[in-house]
Amino acid sequence: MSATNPPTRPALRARYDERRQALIDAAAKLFAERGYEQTSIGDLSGATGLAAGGIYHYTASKEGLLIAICDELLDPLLAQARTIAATDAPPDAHLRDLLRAWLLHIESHIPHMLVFTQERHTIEREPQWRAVRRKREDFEQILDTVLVAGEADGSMAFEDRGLALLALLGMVNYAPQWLRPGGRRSAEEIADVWCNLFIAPASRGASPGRAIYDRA
Amino acid sequence: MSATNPPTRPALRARYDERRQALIDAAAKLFAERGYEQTSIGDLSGATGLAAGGIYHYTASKEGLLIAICDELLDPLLAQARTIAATDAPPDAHLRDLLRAWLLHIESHIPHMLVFTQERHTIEREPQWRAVRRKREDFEQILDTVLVAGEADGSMAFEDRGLALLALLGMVNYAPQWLRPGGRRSAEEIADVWCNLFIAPASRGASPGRAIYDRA
Amino acid sequence: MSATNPPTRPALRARYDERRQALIDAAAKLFAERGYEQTSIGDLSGATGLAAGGIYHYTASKEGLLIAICDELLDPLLAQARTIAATDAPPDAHLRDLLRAWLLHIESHIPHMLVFTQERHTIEREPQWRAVRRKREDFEQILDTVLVAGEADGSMAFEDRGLALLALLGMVNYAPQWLRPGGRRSAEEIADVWCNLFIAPASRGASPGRAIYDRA
Amino acid sequence: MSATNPPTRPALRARYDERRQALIDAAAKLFAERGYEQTSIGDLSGATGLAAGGIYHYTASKEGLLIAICDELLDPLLAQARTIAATDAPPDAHLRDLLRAWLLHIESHIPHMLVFTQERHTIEREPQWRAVRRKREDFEQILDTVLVAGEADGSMAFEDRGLALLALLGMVNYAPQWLRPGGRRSAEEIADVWCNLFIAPASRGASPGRAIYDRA
DNA sequence: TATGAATGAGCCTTCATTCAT
DNA sequence: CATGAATGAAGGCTCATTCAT
Repeated sequence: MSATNPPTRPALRARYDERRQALIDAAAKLFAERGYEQTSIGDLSGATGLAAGGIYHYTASKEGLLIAICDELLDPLLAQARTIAATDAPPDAHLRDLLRAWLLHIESHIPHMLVFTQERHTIEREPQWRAVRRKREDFEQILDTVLVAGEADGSMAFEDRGLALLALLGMVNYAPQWLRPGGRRSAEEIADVWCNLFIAPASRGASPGRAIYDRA
Repeated sequence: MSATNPPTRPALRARYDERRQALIDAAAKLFAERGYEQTSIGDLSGATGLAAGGIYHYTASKEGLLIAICDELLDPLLAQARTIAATDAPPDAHLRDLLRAWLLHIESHIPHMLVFTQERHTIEREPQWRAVRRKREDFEQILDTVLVAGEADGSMAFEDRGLALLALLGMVNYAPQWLRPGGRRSAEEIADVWCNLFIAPASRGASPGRAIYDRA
Repeated sequence: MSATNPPTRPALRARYDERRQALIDAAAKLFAERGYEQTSIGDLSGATGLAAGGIYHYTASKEGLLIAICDELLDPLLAQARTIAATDAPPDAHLRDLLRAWLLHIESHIPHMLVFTQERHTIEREPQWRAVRRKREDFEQILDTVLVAGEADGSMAFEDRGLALLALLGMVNYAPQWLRPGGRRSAEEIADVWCNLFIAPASRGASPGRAIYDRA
Repeated sequence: MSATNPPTRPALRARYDERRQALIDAAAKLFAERGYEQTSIGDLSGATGLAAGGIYHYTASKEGLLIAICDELLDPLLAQARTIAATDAPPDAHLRDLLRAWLLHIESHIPHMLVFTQERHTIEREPQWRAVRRKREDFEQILDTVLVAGEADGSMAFEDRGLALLALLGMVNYAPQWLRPGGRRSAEEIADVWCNLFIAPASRGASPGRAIYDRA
């Protein structure tokens, strides 16, 4: 009966939210491991302890879980990106901070990110996914704007800025395939190394991030 | 009664191979557009003009098509990579040639590549995909070897060679999402631009590839 | 999401068992009439009132029904046979009681028995049928042991004991083709008549069974 | 185009008949091993060396093979039975000779017999099988007539003649499950042992068959 | 004759979703 | 809230049969 109608009394609401979160997390994990289509409601039932029917108290549909996963991935990321870009730091600091936040977020949302990547055909094709697509585009737009600014003030050097953006998107989107928390390099270190690929030699090593990294 | 047994008479064999190829290509396209699971045999039937049952003359199963797509993608790529790496050119030339061949191959196999990417969970999980996994690993191994050599002879400069390899894999694997034949940049130009991200300043512009690019 | 997992709450469990039983009985009847392969899940759906999908709440597969039919046939029969053979009655009484129990069981499981007979090629060939095969062999073993004992104490007379056992198996296994409850002869009468084919003349008419039959 | 139109020129006709025979034999064997429905035209293709389409030169349909198998089983048996019953030998000799011929025929047609048995549901249900059913009934009629005569002249002794006939049918129909050429007992010996179950003590050992058996 | 391609109906099974309890 | 029963639509695949060559 609910799914769209979560309880309003605060005590119940808290429990509801908690369980919904657990469901989404379980879904992200299973979808990432087996694929969205290859994961059945029965699998989710097994992973959550909820019976098949019970799942529908927390989501209107299986696709709703997929949307929730994407939202959980994109909403905080976009919010952070906007905050960072609104700062009056120079463009190279923006880039560095963006990359760091981005990789940190991915590191804590690896299954979400894997799902987001492998369901591209769904997200890009279906009309009901417009909102999600828009968020992804907004994030890329912020990134591009930073690169433009960096090129303008000479703190970044590109042979071809468009290709640089695409390279950046590629390397970061690929990270969930290998990045693991507690790995040899922290997400922030990786961000700094990659950032340097585009920072003009003169500006390198100047930022706080860089300093920290050098000490490590 | 065949599916796994193509005809032996040469005339028929040619016809068979041709139609099988058409089937695989259609499958690659549809799988890329809608996803493997969301594409039904009926969809393939519609796309090829073959009745549903007739498809099974050319493949033993739907999964067989997926494997064929990956093989068509990886086999020639691996062969080219091996040829290039066997050359006695310097490491930076190897890298440039590898990247060019790689991006050219992707450009002519975009649907294959999209399918390969989004079916990662299948390829990485199931035992019958071992051979495919192995090919991917072999290719990455070749690439890594070239980077090691480039670092050794000073023609390449990495802050962290491991991260450089992962960055490279990421940017190229992401290319099928936006690369289109006849686009603003040729595959070879893109290869050269990206290659330069890792070439030591002193070596840049020295290679034949670079020269050509500069003239363009 | 069950099929193999019947509900645990007692009230539901009773309902579940009852419906599963109805399904198995319907399957036995249809399989006997048309053959296992020629009976579709749709036929079972029609016979049970359950939609096609609903059948899979009560069995994991069509083959599971076949196994259940064989188990329902063999398990109680084997149990009875063991009980009878454990008695300290003389061998000829054992034989008579075994035959009576056997034919009574067949009379109340005619479809099961027909199915068991006509699916011999499946039961004998496939590895997953080992348990069923074993039960059949155990029953025959019990029978043989009784014949050995009867031959030893002179209460039975065989030209060739092996052929006597095979004759017995043959005539009883053939019974479901013509035996009908309420027919001219009761299952017990038939058992007694056939039993006498192997009882030494001196012992005939001595057993309780025989006495009852004479009166009839 | 043929199947129903075998060639008329004698030379071709011989080859045609030979191949058709090979096909029927292969079918009998496979049907007996796996069941009629579980045997595909592809299986027959593999067993005969004929391509799938080629099989239809020798039979109009898969069911035609099943009918041919039954005919090959029943026609010669019925012919022999009629010949034996037409003799003016005494009933007990008739029975003995019938049983011998019957078991010998089964011994050389084991797969046919297994198929005939396990396809009972088809043979007994479908209208197009009337002719086959009729042959089976005719054979049983001949047998019953002999028992009647044996009971009348006192050479046979039955507690219940109907049950004796059914016992006989059962034991012989079950024989293909275990009878093998070259086994411990010849088909004729088996026939004699089983025959004696129904021969009145006074008549036993008198017949030629019995004499031969005693010497062995 | 014989082949292999092709068909199209049918089959078992899975699964997201609904609903009475 | 939660459950388990039930549905009905698909989906992948098999297969007897036909037919052009």
